[in-house]
Amino acid sequence: MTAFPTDWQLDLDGPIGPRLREILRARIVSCDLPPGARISESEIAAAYGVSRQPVREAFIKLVQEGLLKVRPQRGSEVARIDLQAVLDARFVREATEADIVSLLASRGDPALVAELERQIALQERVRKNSPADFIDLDEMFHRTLAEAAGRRTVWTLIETLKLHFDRVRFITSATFPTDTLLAQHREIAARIGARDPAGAEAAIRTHLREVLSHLPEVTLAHPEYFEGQVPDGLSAQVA
Amino acid sequence: MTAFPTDWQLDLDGPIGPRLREILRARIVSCDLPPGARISESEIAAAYGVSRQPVREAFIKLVQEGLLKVRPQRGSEVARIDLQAVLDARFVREATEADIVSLLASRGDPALVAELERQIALQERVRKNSPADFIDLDEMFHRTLAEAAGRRTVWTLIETLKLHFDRVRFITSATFPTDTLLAQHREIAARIGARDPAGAEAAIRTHLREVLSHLPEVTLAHPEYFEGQVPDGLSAQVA
DNA sequence: TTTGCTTGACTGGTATGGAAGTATGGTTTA
DNA sequence: TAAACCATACTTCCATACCAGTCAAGCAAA
Repeated sequence: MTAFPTDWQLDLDGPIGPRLREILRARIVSCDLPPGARISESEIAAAYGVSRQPVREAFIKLVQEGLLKVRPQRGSEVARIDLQAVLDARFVREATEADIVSLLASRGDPALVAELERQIALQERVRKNSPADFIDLDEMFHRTLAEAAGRRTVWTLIETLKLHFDRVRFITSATFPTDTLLAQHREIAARIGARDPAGAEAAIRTHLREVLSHLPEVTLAHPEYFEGQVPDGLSAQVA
Repeated sequence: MTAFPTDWQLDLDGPIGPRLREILRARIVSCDLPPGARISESEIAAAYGVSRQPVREAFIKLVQEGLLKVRPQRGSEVARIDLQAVLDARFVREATEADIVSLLASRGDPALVAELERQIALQERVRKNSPADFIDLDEMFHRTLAEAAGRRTVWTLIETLKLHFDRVRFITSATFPTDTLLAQHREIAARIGARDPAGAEAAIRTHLREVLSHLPEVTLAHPEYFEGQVPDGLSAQVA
């Protein structure tokens, strides 16, 4: 159920390069390796008891995902959060999912709506107790929408986008407005069931903007986590 | 101006891993390394006179871009074109650029419209003689739209999506309907200038569907280039 | 005290060797 | 003839060694 491995131990059976990549990615996204932290290939290699080569392999992938910055002969560090990249990733995700739910609403498949409501009931149940599980359920909700639209591979694309503002989300997880998000899920499912494309589209746009609603506070609380200067009109851009 | 290196010689100054990656990517996209072609690390290493390590590095990146398939201890081959991935990539791009031009049209910046018309005039000039240059200009046109919307990093995201249907586009470049595309560019610029968001959005959606208009023919001409079975209702999905 | 240079301990990039696994083609056996 | 077997030549993956560039501390000279 969990999206990331919870323990950061490396199992040496099978290919360790990809495995190491997932571990490091989880550590970065969860801010166990905070933005700006300096790490080296040999350091990680020694820590996990492997050679530098698989570490290097993992580093290359993390660089391509924008989670790591490597400067030859100088050193590597966990990429600071690029606000522009975060906002742009949300822009792409919003546009994509808006088209998805619009398409779904024009169909109004009752089976899909039933499945969504089943998931919403689950979300309701775990809401109070375990916010981490709620995040997993939220992810499943959106993946279900994408796959219902016949866009099998779209979700994998969105997943790489999600990485960037998942880092933000992890910092704000304490103040995560699960009640608001849950209500928005209900609205989305309702608009799809009512065959109201415009309404469904509007609902999910509102929903996806909610995710970054606490971004301005985070930039103030942890300015050292962010790339460059935090612009003044941030609140306006988020909303 | 050209999006890819035209000659496939490897300059040994500076890091050769990233360089090699671009070269191989260009060769794959242009079908010089056709889908399904089997290649190995050592083979490429010998061909370019480098060791296997930077080749491996390039391979990892290509795998992550979905252009290469590597099966451990078996061999690597150029990934066949995944129709679902192509159509989904177009879906994401269409949704994203639709929101972009909608935003731009709500502003109606005259300076932007002037720039677009300047580019269109250029496109008109090179249209007949060099279709390759037209492709480059088309790319610049769309990048201009993204950057004008203040979405600096969105275009880099779209570029990775573009890779997949650029492979299709390269095969059909002979029958590329430059006149139609040019007219659609004019329509997009006009709707932005007229401050008509809905019209601009509709125009660019039509435009982006045109790019894959020849996809069904290609799947029939080269079925060995594609992953799995080509579905019957393809034409409907494209349109 | 300040400036400039040297030196050495890092960094990531590359080359090479060996280990584990897979496909292939020829050989042997029923 | 046909099926089972084995040697061999691949493949990718990991470990190790070496290379070149970077940076900072410390010493020497002004």
